[in-house]
Amino acid sequence: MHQYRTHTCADLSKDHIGQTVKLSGWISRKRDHGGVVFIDLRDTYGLTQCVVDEGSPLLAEIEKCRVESVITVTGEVRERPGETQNKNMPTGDIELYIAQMDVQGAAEVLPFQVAEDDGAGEEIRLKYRYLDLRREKMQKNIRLRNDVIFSMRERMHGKGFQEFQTPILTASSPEGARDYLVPSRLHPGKFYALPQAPQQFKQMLMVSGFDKYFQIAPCFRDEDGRADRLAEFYQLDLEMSFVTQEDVFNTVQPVIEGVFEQFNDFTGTTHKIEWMPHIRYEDAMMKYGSDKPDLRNPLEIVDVTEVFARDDVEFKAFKGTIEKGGVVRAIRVPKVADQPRSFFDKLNSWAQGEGAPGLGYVKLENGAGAGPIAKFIPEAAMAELAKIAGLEDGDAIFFICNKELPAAKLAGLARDAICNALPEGHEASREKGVFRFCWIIDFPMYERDEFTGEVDFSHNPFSMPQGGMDDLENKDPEQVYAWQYDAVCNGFELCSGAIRNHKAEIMEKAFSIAGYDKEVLEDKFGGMLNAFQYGAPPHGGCAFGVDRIIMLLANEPNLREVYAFVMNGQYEDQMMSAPNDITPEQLKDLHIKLDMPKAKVKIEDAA
RNA sequence: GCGGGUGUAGCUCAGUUGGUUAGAGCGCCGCCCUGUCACGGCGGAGGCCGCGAGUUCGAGUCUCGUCACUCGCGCCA
Repeated sequence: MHQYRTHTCADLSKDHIGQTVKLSGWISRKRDHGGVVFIDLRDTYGLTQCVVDEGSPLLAEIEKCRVESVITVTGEVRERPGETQNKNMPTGDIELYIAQMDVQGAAEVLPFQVAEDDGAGEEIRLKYRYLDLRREKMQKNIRLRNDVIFSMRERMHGKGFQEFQTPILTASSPEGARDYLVPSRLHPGKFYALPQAPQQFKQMLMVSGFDKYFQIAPCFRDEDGRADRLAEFYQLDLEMSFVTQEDVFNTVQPVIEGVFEQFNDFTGTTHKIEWMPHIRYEDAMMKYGSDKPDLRNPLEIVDVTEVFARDDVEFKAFKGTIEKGGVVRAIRVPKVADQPRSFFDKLNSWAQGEGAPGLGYVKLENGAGAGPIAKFIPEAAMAELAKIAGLEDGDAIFFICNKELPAAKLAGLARDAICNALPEGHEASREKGVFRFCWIIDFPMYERDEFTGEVDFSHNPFSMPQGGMDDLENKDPEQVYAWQYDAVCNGFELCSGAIRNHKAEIMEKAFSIAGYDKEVLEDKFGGMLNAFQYGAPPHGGCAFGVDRIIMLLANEPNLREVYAFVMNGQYEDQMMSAPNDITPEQLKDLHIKLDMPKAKVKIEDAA
């Protein structure tokens, strides 16, 4: 007989009755009846009830074992007596009668409960992550992560992509997020950077002729976290040669759809997978106020600046902003005129919390405008408003007035806030049970800083401008679009990608428009620029956020629930004590002296 | 860097207009219990009320500061 086990805790059934078997696992629960003790023995595969009966010399020993101790038990598999069979348990027909027991690893008193969700907070869960990971939900989530990544790999290999590894110690790049830096011992004063993405490497693999690259790639960005953003994360990174934007979509879309279809019911709820028609970036900002719209929300934004600019509309609060170049965006919400005043007041408070003066609205009741600001909108203007927004009797329309970009963004937030505020079952409620995808396309190549007036890349500087050199030379930079695209799902940006700029002379021009001269370009991107001078194929690709995909499939509120080991919101690992201090010797080796920020001096102390 | 929320027993939380000895559930310890599966019963231990000032006869409760965690803004091509 094997030293530790003949079966797992999920294996045993009526077929094994009468056999002597050995199991190893954790004591998940213990039910001590004095004369008889029941133990639920747990491993990653399942639970098996084990019994010690009165008269057994093991009774006293097993009563002393705390839950979460690791034990090995040997004994006969017996059918449970009639009424005590547990139909809720896969192994509930049988139990193991313990004849021999070895304690492999005794457990101290636990900081929180493992066998049940006792609501323990994130701080303590992360500190004792190895215990947290024993819990059923985390075992399932991590298993899902494994299955999703395996599925991605299979699908990518099936499409003829080669899997690569690219350097983790690489060079810092001048734009984008802050880099995590690693000092070089052999080159005092110089630093490696951890990759924000394997961007340049995958492009150079295209120059090398590998044609189809992919990698489950670790990426590092030293920027403040969010629920859906961590310092380190993984992307399904891919790149292809001789492709158009549509080729990239047609290649990767079935991979992602396939993964979502395969795991769509992980939470127990079946989800539809729907890929909506492409939306241009500018249209997304207009209709949804966001470049990552949640298309389960049916509400849409319209521009009604012309209504409030009319001479017969005397709403000064908006008129003043319009005269300074502002716009009025509006959201029509069907069948809410009968909502109590508190519905509208709460949304008004919400808008004030976002820094807006408020969230004005008009209701259309019995063919006439109603509500606090309806008196400023005469009948003819109200008719125009109704026409633009498609208002019907019983609807309400909310207004946001500001300069264009902030107005669009707030309208986008309001669109979701209003949808969330709608009562359960309302016709405009956020749709459930669906993963609704969409490609956002035609991103602008450049944007102009509102205050400095300087032009900078709005997204990826390696993207090909849609009109090539001709557009760069002859168009206003803000009118140049890039072959740059995102994939969004249910309000999350899941993917970003582009058809790359593979021509050195176009790249020089593109960077010069953004204010980077040739020297900077050669200094920072010399490797890739050189590569493009020895026969570079047209190429493009994208990268999907693996963790966000798992987060969506598992319906988890944040990324920390889908990683085995993860840092907290301040990017600290309380379990491993990272980051931590290093020895003076280590610093000396690296020729580094610390220049710590000065401690804050209180005024009364200084005086 | 900024704003919101939270901080009371090992864990999750309650704690009234400031007023005796700060409570509950789970966990832990002891005793009892032969069929449970969130076993049950009886008893017990366990508290820098995040920390520091202040107001007050009196602070878990009010004020200020500070720290930690969390959500968001900035930032993240």
